[in-house]
Amino acid sequence: MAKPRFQRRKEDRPAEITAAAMSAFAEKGFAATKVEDVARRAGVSKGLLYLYFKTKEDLFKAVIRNFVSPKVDALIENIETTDMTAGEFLAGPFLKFAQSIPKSPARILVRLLVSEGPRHPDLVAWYWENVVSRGLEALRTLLVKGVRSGEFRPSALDNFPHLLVAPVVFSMLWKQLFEDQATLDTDRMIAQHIEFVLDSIRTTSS
Amino acid sequence: MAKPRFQRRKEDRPAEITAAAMSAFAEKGFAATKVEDVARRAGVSKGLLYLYFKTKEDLFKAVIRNFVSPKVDALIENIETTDMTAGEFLAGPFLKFAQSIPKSPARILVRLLVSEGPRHPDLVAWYWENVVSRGLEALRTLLVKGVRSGEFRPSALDNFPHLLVAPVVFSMLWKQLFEDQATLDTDRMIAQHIEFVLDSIRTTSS
Amino acid sequence: MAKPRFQRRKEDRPAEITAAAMSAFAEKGFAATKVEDVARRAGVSKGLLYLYFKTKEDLFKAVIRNFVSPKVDALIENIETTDMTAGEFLAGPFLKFAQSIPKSPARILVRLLVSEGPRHPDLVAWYWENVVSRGLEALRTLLVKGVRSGEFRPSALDNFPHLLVAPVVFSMLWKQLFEDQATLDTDRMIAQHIEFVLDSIRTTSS
Amino acid sequence: MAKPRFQRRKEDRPAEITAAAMSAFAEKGFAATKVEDVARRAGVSKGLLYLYFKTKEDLFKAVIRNFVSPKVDALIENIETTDMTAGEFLAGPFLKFAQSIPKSPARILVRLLVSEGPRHPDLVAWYWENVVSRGLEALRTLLVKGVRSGEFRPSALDNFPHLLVAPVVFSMLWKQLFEDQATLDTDRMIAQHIEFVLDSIRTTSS
DNA sequence: TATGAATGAGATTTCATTCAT
DNA sequence: TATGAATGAAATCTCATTCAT
Repeated sequence: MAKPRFQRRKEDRPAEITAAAMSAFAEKGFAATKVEDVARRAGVSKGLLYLYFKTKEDLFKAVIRNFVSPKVDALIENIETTDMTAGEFLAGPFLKFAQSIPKSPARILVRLLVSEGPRHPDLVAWYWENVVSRGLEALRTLLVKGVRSGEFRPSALDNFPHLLVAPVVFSMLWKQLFEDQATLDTDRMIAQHIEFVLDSIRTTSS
Repeated sequence: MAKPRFQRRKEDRPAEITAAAMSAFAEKGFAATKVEDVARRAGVSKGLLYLYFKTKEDLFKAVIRNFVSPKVDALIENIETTDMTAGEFLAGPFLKFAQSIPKSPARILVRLLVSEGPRHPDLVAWYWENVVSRGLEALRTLLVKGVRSGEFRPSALDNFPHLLVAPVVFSMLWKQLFEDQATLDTDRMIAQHIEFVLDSIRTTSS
Repeated sequence: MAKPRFQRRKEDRPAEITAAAMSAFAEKGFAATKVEDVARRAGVSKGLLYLYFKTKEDLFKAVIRNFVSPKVDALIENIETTDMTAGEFLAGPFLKFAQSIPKSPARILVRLLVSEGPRHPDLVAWYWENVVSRGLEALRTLLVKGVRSGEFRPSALDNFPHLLVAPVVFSMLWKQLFEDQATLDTDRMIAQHIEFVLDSIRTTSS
Repeated sequence: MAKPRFQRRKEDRPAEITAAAMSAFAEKGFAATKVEDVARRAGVSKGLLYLYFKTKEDLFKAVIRNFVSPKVDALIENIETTDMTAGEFLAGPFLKFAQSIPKSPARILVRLLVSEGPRHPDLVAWYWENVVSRGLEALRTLLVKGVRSGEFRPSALDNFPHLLVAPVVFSMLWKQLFEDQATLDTDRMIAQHIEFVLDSIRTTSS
């Protein structure tokens, strides 16, 4: 009945470990998280962890990769396959997506990236290539589509898809820092923001 | 009358040390900065540093306090004493202020706060009370003033002065993470954002 | 009739493993060699290796045993069965043997023995009994034979067969340490040495 | 009366630590010696040790340097300033020197060098330049002097000062490995060897 | 037999903090 | 005050060995 001391589960281990790491990093940040703690959370020995991840940094990178990529992939997929107009998409699926991020566990990753990024240039580079630039590119495509169809003015915004994202990032940080001091209705704030943007770039106010 | 070249007054020491710490934290982050390094940069011995700051955390808090407070104080002062209309102020002094932050050394402080905040609740609390809530309050006052005077609609924005700040925070982070990968004209982005906001809340479009 | 290409007979395994260990130890020394590395070189799993050798030390001892014994056995055999005079034997087969050792892979074993010996007294004891004392005894017999036949003076050397061996050991070490810095013609050095010795102990100089 | 927990003795520490390391390495070899053990023997904390020596390897190198250099220096000095003939010097001061080495603590260093050398090429290079090549050069000078004065034949030996040293090295190793199994009168062996050599290279037998 | 995933003790190294001087 | 040598408690990482499969 006692569970055996050894368990061979090569397949699942990496995922279990990154999950444990995710939660540990979330609580303490990268530097303050002890490898041993991650191992314990994963129900695994320190040694095993090092079998799958050569260094603590490696583990960190894997965490970022694992939890971020799927999100962006989904967004891009959506943008590419939608048959909505650009405006409808922004006010609909994109808004929903933007609102969900600050409340998902992934919100922690910004903090990790912000904290550790400057000391891990390759991670930042990877993140740039695989997440940021791809995401922005997809948004730009969306905006261009809106301009072409006459829905949006050919004005400033296409230069700044960043603006669409700024309040999302802001919300992610807020939730982690000041949630205790003052709740912020991030859903509403983000909705408000998108509304402002749409107001400003639409050719006709609906 | 001339003071001896090498005499430093006691009173300067803490400031010299926090300045050194600021630059060290900026480069490496909190955890990766060694107390010894800070002392060296300040041209002071480790022992002396500990005379002024009981722990490394203490030093950290002092850094945040020293570099942030003056900025907010100035902003608040401006808001309170200005005789501009709310719209003029936002498009003028506030915009200038918002644009300057991401390019000043102070931008580093967000990173520090984001990284270390969750492990230093008292610091976050202090920051909230002395910086965030005061800043937001001042902005809200400004907006209320605009509404009262009929310049702004009595609508959404007064609930979200946060929105005004989001792109500034976004810019601060961007500059630290992705500057190498892709420059972002933060001045323009921030200006654009304020314009959007004003467009949306003004009673008459100018 | 042809045996299947990939079938290895059990009996070969230990030999394959010690061979692999030999080469690994040669490159890195005992402490720095990982058991896993030995297993990989032998094309065998770690587990299997442990089936044949209870510990890493065990493996080490086996290596020494396997590679040294044959050499000494051959030398002794030669001494016992030769019909040369002692002088002829020393200047002939023994010289050849002595010259060959520092160039053979076996030279590595001195290094291993020197490095690890003091921590493995039983290994040293074994080595003493099976290699050193037997070798020295054989040499002494040879010298005694030379003295009896009147070829050698009944003088000092019979007390020091060690002297015959010293330059061989020296050469083995040199080749491992200073080969890169300066080549040494060990063949010539050893030949020279034997000549000196013979010059000194022969009753008549030829 | 209780000795203070802290003792400031910057000057003496390195020497104390290398001495402790010497004795620890002597007993266990490099790999098997724990830094903590060295610190304990030196009556010092692990941390302090790392203040003076950046890594365990560093410490090792310092040990070799400290204990070997003086010996060679002394020998060279002697050779250069002596007014003895080459033969007298070899049979006198050099013999004495050669006999003393295998009995001094320095004998351990050969073992260390042999064990670790192959993994520390820079150490070997240093050793070569500062010890081996200088020592051999000095001996060669001595032999040349003997040849010029007609004391020695212009024959082989000047190519092999190595031979003079071989039995010394052999003795150093023997003492460490087989002392327990069989004592060897290294003094006598070395004397014997020098005698053989002199016999062979002198123009006239005295 | 045979594998290699898993363990866990322990090694090196770092660094905030203390305190003799 | 002022110094920086000295401490010691961790933290990361390694690897011989075990054992479920």
